[in-house]
Amino acid sequence: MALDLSSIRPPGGKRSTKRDRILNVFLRQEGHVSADELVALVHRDAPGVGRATVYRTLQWMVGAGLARKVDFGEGRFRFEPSYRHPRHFHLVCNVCHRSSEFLSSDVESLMEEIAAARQFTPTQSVVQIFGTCEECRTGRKTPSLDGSTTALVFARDALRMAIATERSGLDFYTRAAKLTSDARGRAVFQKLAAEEKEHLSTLQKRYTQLAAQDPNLESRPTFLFFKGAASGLFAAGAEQLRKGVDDQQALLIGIRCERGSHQFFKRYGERFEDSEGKQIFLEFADEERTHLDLLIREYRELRERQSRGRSR
Amino acid sequence: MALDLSSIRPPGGKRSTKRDRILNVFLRQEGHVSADELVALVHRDAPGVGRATVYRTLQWMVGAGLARKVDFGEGRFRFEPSYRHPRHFHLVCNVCHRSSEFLSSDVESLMEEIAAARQFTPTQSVVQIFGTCEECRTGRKTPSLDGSTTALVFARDALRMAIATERSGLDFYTRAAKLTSDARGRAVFQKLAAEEKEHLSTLQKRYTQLAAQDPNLESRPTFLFFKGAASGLFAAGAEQLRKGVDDQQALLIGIRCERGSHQFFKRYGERFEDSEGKQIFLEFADEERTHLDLLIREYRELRERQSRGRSR
DNA sequence: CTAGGTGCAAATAATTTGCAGAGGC
DNA sequence: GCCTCTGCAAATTATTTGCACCTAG
Repeated sequence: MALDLSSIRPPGGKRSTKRDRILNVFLRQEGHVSADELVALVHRDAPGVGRATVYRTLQWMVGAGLARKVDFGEGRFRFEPSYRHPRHFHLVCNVCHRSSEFLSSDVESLMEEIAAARQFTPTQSVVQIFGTCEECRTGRKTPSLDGSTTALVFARDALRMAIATERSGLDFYTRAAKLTSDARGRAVFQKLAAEEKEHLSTLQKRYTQLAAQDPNLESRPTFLFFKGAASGLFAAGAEQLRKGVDDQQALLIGIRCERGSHQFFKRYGERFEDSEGKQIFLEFADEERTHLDLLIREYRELRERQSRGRSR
Repeated sequence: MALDLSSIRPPGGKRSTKRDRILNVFLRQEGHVSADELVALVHRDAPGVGRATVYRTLQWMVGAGLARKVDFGEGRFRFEPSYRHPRHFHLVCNVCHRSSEFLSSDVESLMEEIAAARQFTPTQSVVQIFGTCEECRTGRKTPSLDGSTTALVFARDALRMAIATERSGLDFYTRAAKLTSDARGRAVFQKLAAEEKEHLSTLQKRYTQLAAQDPNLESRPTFLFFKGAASGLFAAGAEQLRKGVDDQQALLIGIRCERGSHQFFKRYGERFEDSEGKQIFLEFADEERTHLDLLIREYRELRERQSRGRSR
């Protein structure tokens, strides 16, 4: 809960005391605050702070990348801390003016590519989909996704994807072990299959723990969108195995998948807020990295043996 | 150039005369107009129009989906007609406050998927990447992309992708014809290869025509991003052929690619502004559809023959 | 001591609203 | 004739600025 301000303070940041006060109040905030709301909040702590200072600080925070300025069509801007999810996106309802958030790894990477193609140096991205939310359309209440639950739902989605990934990995390695003619290669695949199984059970245990924290967790809307991982990173690879490949190709496919998997765990591990989930993810990222090295070594070895065999 | 207002008038639109005048002026505008700029523009034509009416009309236009409200961080909103490109996105420079636009089919479809997953009915999407543009970063002037050139650059990019698609298609079908053992299937692939070649030359001719219209056309930044088509929709299929497949698989791959290709031509044909390019695209969309049917028929035929052969 | 941050109140700027009258159907 | 649109000016609202004062380094 305690925020480490000094680590957050951005480069080029100017010194101040009031500023820190305002920043502090702002960062404690979960949702989207308007300038005036922030003034009121700050006044509760320290009544002597002028509105102008809050505005000025807000400007500075946006410039420094600490805050994001968003428009929900209400005629005034709202601000949100940007340290948690450096980029996240909004579905904004035109009727009730509420917004619900989501994260999309795919959109993020597309935007990075596009900016790079235009030699543009991006600092912040705003993605807003305006329209009508289900509640305003149907009148029925739907499980919401407010500030207090996003961390939980993020963890849920990341775990779901991780489970799908490990499950597909288990499938892939089991299948690969069966297919591989070479004894050494088979052993490697069997070892990896065993580890993925281990990972899988750790993740599932963690998932049940999470589910216990919020009875509605299962039914809350998806927060994290990532096409590659949603159905398991190894799924496509397992599919290829089914079509028949040789030992070498199987290793190559494994390498490609394992690389994706390492990146997946690293990328999302860093964004976890609950330290336990974060630790699992970062640990797995390391292990997947080890798997990757193992596969690469095995691949080199195999190629060498083959070329020796051929030249003989 | 002439705008058909009646077709643009959205459902639920209320009647008016001044409104039409304002709408007219607004739609003639190329770039992003602020409310006050629009007031001034309207006053040139019809001095008796009140500022409030312009504001009210603008609100109505946004609600009706005729206009998009965008914030470039200047402290006031700008509006742009949305009939040309129902969804398009901005790179906004924090320094010069100018914006450059882009289109991304991939981002669009991701956003549609996400909205659907959340049971959200989208009306408008705003994607803004804030940062520093190359010109402000390096001081050098770069070929720009303003209102007058977007139509041209859109056509250029669509043509480039179409050319890549047809080229990869030609490659695919030529290769497939060589590989296919069955005489009938071979004939089909040869026919399709010939047609793709034909398409290719039409597209290339059109491309040179375009290039003649703007000497800097080649060097202008990319406007249209579409990962699938950028390197040719058939490229992955051709790759698979190289790895070796049977007749039936080749047909299936062709079907998948041709389906994508049909959708590509249809999707972008509709967005063309120059009627010649539009016509080419829509015509090709039809022909690709015919190809698709041909391939599907051939595939059914082949399966039938095979199952008959097996049962005998 | 000096550059910059700060509070207060006044200024600015964009957008909205009240109300009497005009216009379409 | 009724309902909605429209013009004008006044009102409202968010945000910025001027200026005298304070504070950190």
